[in-house]
Amino acid sequence: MKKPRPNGRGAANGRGAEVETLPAGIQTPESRIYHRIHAAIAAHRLLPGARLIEDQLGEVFGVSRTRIRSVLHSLARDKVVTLQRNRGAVVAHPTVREAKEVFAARRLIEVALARDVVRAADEKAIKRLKAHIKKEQQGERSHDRSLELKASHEFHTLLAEIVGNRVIVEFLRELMARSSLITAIYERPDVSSCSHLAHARLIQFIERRDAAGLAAAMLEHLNEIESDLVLFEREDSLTDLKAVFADA
Amino acid sequence: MKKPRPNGRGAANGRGAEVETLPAGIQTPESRIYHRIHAAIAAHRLLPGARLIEDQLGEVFGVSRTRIRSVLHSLARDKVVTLQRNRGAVVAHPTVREAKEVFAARRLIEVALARDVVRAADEKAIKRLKAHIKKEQQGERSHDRSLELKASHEFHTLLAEIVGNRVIVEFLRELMARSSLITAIYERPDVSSCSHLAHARLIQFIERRDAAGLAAAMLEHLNEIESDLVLFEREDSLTDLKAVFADA
DNA sequence: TCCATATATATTGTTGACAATCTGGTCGCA
DNA sequence: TGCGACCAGATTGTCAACAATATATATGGA
Repeated sequence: MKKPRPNGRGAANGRGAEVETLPAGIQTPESRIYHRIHAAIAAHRLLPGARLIEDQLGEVFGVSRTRIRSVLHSLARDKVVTLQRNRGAVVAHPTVREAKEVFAARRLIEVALARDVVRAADEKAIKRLKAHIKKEQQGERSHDRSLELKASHEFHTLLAEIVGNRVIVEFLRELMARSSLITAIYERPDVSSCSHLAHARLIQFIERRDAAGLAAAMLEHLNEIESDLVLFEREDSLTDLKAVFADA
Repeated sequence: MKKPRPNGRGAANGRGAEVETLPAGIQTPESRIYHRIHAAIAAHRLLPGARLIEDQLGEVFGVSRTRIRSVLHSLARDKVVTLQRNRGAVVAHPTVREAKEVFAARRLIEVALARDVVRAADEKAIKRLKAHIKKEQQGERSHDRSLELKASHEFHTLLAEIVGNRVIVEFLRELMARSSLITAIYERPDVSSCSHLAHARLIQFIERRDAAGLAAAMLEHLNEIESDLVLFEREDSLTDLKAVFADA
């Protein structure tokens, strides 16, 4: 007998949380909170070292501590916050060494990925990439640095998506999240990087099926991004949670 | 009197859990439970699809469901178990596609890492590697397949440790954990791989400072491992939790 | 018999309360 | 004053009970 179980096909939710089956398009409160906090950190509205107090966050988002705890654990897993036993969670403060390691990892993976990108990119993929460039240009015009950064990072994960290896996509997503945090902390104030120009250049190599060229250009691009950072430690103060999340 | 607070400097615990500060050498109950379950899965004592019921596990390990939930979330994050909303956790059953993606990711990262390994490996590092080979030989003689596998996988993460990039080390650890699971499921029954031989060969390339040779040998090694798998889906039954953990 | 509906059981999701722990300030004593 | 012990408040850690949900079984009508 065919069981009457219109159980829906599981649609994995976007990011950071666990694998859950849900009706398409709906996300758990957890994942929304995850994104809110993550965005606040990436946008530099929550500075490294800021304490993330469960009760306060619970009040802000209208949920109980249990949910918040779960979200904080997810964020800790992604190295965006740091958990200290009996002392709670604080926004992570990646060290200079950690920042360098993240970029070294990106070079390792993204340069190696170049070869596969050239192999996997068809007409449709190139169209997607070009469409994304436009989004980046919009982001730049908005003069919202965090939006700009987000679009720029999406380009990099998009390359991994084209190859179609979901393991690598996840790794890259994680690296981009950490890069956001690192950039928020260490970016030079006078920087004026127009990464969509570099990205457009990468696309040219893909169109030419030039794997070696793409790899070289990617390496150069990543080095340039890293050179826009000031890799020295510096102290920061912390921030009022309620003020940061007053944008509801 | 100096405060009676031998609070110790934080020693990050091994794996899978959060960053926590603890007296050196002590780990949280969570991380012990994490390891127990993980080992049980890697050793094939818990088969893919087996349900991991919170109450039962809580009883087995003498803790309440809260702790178990936390551990299950950690395991889910590492793709070792799958969480389904309102339906609980089951041991993950990586698909054939996922298995291939994990190995593709390993090829991407480990081959690219070869170059850095040759650069970073000093006398001491090579000694560590050689010492590890001996451990692998012991593991093989024990005829405990899961022990053998564990030692073999440690060799691969050891290479990343030599390079010193902790981001890559973490990625590789995660890939090894997933490889354990994949091997447990898809390994050919007649396989007789002596990976320590392949590993000894890798060391020779390192000693000769032959980065290209190491990369090629690594690629070959990974392909060989993958070719020892039968990448077809198959059905499995599930397992009694209490029986599996009766080894306390 | 077959199918749909209703019921029961098992399991997870969530909450609130309490215990353990940490932080910071205050007090007493040399 | 300076130092350590003590105390109070804030915060996290843990638990056990209850609510919500899914699965399995039973029931009844065609």
